[in-house]
Amino acid sequence: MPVQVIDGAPETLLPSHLQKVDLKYLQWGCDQANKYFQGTVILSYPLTKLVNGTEFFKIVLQENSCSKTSTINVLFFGRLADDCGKVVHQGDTMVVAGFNVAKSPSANEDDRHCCHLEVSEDAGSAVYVRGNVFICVHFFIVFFQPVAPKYTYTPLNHLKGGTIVNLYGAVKFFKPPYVSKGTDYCSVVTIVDQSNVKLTCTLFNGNLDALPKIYKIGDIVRFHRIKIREYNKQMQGITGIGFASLTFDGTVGAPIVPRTSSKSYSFTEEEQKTIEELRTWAASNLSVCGPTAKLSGIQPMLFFDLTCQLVGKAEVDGSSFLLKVWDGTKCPHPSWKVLVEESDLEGDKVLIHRLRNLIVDILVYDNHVKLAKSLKVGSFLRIYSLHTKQASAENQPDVSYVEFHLHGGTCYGRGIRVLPENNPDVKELKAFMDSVNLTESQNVESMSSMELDGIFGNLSCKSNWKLIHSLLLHKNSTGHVIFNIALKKTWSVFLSFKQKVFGRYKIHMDLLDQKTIFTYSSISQQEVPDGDDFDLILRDCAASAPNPEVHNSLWYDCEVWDTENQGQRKIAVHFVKHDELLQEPEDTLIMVQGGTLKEIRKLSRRFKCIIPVRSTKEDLELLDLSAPFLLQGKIWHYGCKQCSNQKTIQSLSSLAEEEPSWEPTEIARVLGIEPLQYVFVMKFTLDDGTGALDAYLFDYEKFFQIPASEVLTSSLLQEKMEMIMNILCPSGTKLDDLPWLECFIRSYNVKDGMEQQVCYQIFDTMVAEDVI
DNA sequence: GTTTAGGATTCG
Repeated sequence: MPVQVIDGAPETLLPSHLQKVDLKYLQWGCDQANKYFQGTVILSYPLTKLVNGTEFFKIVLQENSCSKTSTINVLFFGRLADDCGKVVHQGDTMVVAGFNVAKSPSANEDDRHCCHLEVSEDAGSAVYVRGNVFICVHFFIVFFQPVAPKYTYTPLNHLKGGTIVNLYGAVKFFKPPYVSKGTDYCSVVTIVDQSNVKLTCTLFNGNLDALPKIYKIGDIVRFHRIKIREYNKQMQGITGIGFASLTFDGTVGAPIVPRTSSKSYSFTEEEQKTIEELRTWAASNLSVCGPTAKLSGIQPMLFFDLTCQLVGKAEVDGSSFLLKVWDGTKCPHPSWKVLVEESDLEGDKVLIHRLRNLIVDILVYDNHVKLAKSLKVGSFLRIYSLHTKQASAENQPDVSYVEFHLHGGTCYGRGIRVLPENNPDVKELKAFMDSVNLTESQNVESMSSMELDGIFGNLSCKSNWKLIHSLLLHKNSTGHVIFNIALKKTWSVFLSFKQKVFGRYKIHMDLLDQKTIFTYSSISQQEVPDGDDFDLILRDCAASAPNPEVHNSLWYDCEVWDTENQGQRKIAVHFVKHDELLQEPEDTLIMVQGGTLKEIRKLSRRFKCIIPVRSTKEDLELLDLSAPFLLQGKIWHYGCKQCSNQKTIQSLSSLAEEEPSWEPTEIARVLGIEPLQYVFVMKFTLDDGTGALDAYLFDYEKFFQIPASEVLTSSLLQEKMEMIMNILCPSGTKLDDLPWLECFIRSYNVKDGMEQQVCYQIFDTMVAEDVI
């Protein structure tokens, strides 16, 4: 860089052939090769770009004389403009050599010299370095700082309104910079000094870096040019023009290194002493131990500051944002997992998976969302006044887990601050994270196995997970364990809980930690009932006649049909209205009583939703949950008998009032039904030539584009399923002729009575369809 | 050249 900031007098550093030029002798057209001009920077304009893209920087230099023409414009172009623009300050002394003199187009307006100086780094000019000074064959420029002005600092008990002062103080309270409702970042800082007087300062700046870099209560700050005024009968500090700050670690004995964004600042030995004195004073007069905690030490229902690393982030909705963080320690309580779309999650998926047992999910709200969005994954954060909240699952009040919230607002300094990598706390954290043995925490893994828990519920208890592939990785660098498929198929379809209920997996973790054995009750899994079962239930209902009392209501109309040659059987169809009007059939939900399976199937082709019902003396009611509570085309929705807390059919009217979209989850919710989800469960025997292994595959929703929810009611899909299974597992073939499958496998322990058994699961595996 | 906020937890 051809620009150098120096300490000494510039004259002593200049080559002897250069002669100083006075402005009155400066003329256009004269050779200036051996001349230099010295002046004080009285004005500098913002660094800008010319139309052609060249960097451009303009300053005004004043000669140290009093004549009227003592100022001159100096124009910098190209790299020099860029370099100078970053370091030149008003008040600097500057020496310019190697300049061109040109006529100043603005001389008439600005009353400055009729010429201006043009300075640029010519292409090809060689730069020689001699000692501290850069000398360029065509020009060189040096600056030196004016003598540091002597600052005086006002003790906090001597403040007067309407003054601008310089202050020192220990931070008693602070709000990390947050996005204000105006144009700037805001940070509120309360400082105190040996006079024991407090001053709360409200600091604004559009540039986050320009606000004091306070990380902890007890940090020491130095404020220059802060405005003092009275507010609510108290003194208040506020940013004004020229405000600048330095921040120091408040720890007694720690190195005195100022944190500042300013490139030039004065700092004397005397000031160093001031900081040491303030540190010592604060150590005994200020309670500096903030409510910090490690994840391993958190208590529910508390506010605390967390120092952590960001590993993932995702937008949840407009007013909340998810941060996935870890601090190397393990939260002792089961903690929540916030569900987001995989595609919405930013961060290294592999790392997130590896750290899954140490990561906690934090939801930040409202004003913190904007800042949270801007955070870079991988950065180190301190989250202030984070709230842990104990919550329990809706249907199991005795089962609790911890939620992490950063509520909206900035009370108690609530907010987020990025810590630099060189921060001592970050260094310590990093060292600790490096020492964490991930395999240890993975051995008691349960997080990602939550779904499996649901499936295997009644047959198993899981005590110890091991990732086989991670053990074999040392031998196989592809990260895949290769097995050959060699067994005849066995596939069936199960129903299991929806993900919401799976969220309870956290309990298992806790129980595992206590080395107790947890066994699911049989409720967590049930085989999909046969269509014939449903038909029987329907026939049973049809035996009793519909109750005419409940035929019409404000929110549905009823039609009753007689049947031919079927005795007394009547079919009652209740059409749910919206806004007191019937909707188009394809948008309509109907409640059917007395229909057979065949009739209901027929109706489900025409109407959007069907709820099979029966009538009591007072009202309609849902059938037993052995039957589907809702039919949508070919999809039959079932509810869990044990977990559902059924509400009256009247609850549906609330949905009918709004513009009803008849979402199954919404219908289930208002009816108090815990919906069940269709899952494929398949068992494969894999053989890699060295041995055979049985492994289970669980697939929600879709297996090769075949939805689990539809396969039982579609013969077409069943045929497709057969075909795929025949390709994957052709029967009666020799091992060598069987297809290869690359997949991830992991083991888990299953306890059946007293017997313990190791089982295997295929997971995270994708088989490309064109292979099939 | 103005505004923001002006310390004082918990809805999600």
